[in-house]
Amino acid sequence: MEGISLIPSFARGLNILLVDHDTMSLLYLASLLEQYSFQVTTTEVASLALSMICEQEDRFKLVIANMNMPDMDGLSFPHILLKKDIPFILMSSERDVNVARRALAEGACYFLEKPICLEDLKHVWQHVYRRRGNPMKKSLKAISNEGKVNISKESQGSKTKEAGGVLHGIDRQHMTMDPKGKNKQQEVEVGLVVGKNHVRESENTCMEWLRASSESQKQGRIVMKRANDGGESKQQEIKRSKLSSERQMDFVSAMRAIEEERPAERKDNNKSSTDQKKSRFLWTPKLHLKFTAALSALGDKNARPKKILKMMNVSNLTVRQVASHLQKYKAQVQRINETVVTNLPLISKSSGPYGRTEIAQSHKKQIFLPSQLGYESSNFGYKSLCANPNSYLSTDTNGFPYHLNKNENREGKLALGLEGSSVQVPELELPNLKTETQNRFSLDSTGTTPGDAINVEEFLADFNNESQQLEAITEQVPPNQPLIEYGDLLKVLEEDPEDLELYDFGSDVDRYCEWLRETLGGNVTNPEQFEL
DNA sequence: GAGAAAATAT
DNA sequence: AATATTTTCT
Repeated sequence: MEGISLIPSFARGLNILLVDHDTMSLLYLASLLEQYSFQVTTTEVASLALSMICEQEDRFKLVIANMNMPDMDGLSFPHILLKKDIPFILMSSERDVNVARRALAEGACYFLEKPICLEDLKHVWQHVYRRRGNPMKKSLKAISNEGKVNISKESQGSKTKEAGGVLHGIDRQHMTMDPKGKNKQQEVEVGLVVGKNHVRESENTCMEWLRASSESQKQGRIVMKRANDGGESKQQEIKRSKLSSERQMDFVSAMRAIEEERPAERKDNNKSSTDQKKSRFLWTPKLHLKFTAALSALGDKNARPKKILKMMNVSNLTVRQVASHLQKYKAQVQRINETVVTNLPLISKSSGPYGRTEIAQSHKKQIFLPSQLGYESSNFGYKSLCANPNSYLSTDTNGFPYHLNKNENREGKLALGLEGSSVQVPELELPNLKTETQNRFSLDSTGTTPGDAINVEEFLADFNNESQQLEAITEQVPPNQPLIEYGDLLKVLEEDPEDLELYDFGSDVDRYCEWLRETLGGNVTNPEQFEL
């Protein structure tokens, strides 16, 4: 499993910004990406990620973020990335096709379903070179020629249930996270939907979602343009008014962004002030986010309960509670560390440019370096954290298996993250991760594996292709299949000169194409031989 | 005030 | 039974 060898030399060391409020997931994914030689910078706070992106214009070539970030406000995240023309991949642990659709609607170039494994990230680098020149651009062009249609007039049939049925969907059973089993099990469609109806449906879903988003987000206006009657050609255009003031986030605003809500003062629905023993305090994801944000802003040295408390500025929260949480947090981090040391697979036996040594060094996460933002640098225990092949156990929440308030219980959320259980550390090797994962969650092996990414390419193609030849032939991407069909890409490059200009490959395009051609022409399976 | 560890609550 | 949170003890 030579990760690096799978990456063409010119794509190595790519700067990727990883954003995920779930610490475990964050660290784990970072470690995976690093195995492919990428330079990974991580942060648990979406707003901070934006700051970094704004302050370091060209640093990040690709952003991979969790869709469910508590502090990811509406569309601003995608907005900025799209504006900066930085490709981004959204991931989520929600096993729902609609989630993937939403990700695409937001402008993501790809969608990854958690848990994610090494294999799933094998091709992410391609997005950097494979920019669709920003799907939006093309639409924009088209729009200027054909006028626009306000989205509000669209999607009436959005409610239409997926009439076409799922052709390639795979039904699986999953346990909801509700320990009480109130929500018992539910069937969830996984995989990609195929068929016209589906596409239409998804389009509407996107539109609907976009519209909803735009409404709640005054700063963005969404316009959808449909290529006339036949009604099948789709194009979508997202227009944005200047993102209100580039969003230079400082800690304060970041904190503010992290929604107010303080369960610290959870309503004691208990009528009288009788003998109700105060309910136990609950560290919600949002609170935890504040916590980690504060932790980051303060340096390691200053990360003391009292200061953290002050920084968090949450009323009714006590120092002891913070201290307790900190204690747990540290323990968690330490556990990860230990695990890593033990299980970190030997990256390589050889000692190439990215031999073991280098990898080891690159394992020092950069974590979001508040210093770059003017804050005091920190990181806490992360500094010494390395890969933890097993931290995938936690997926969506925040590293800790928090309980959810009844009303907060996310319906349909799948308990892939072992809610309510501890982080166990099975002795397994990375290569077996997927298998292990499947076993762990007793998923069948019907084609898709948990980390399988939905092939958004085709999906997107539908929005961008006037010619409907594709007529929605979406299908799942076999795990080992390249994200991009090289043949297809080449075809596009050769046959559609107009599209060509949309591929904003930048200076690397030549090398990329060259590599691509060689790969294709020489039926080469091993990119290794293209190393420089 | 902090951190460890024991005690409790869920 | 396993965790999360609260308390107690240094």
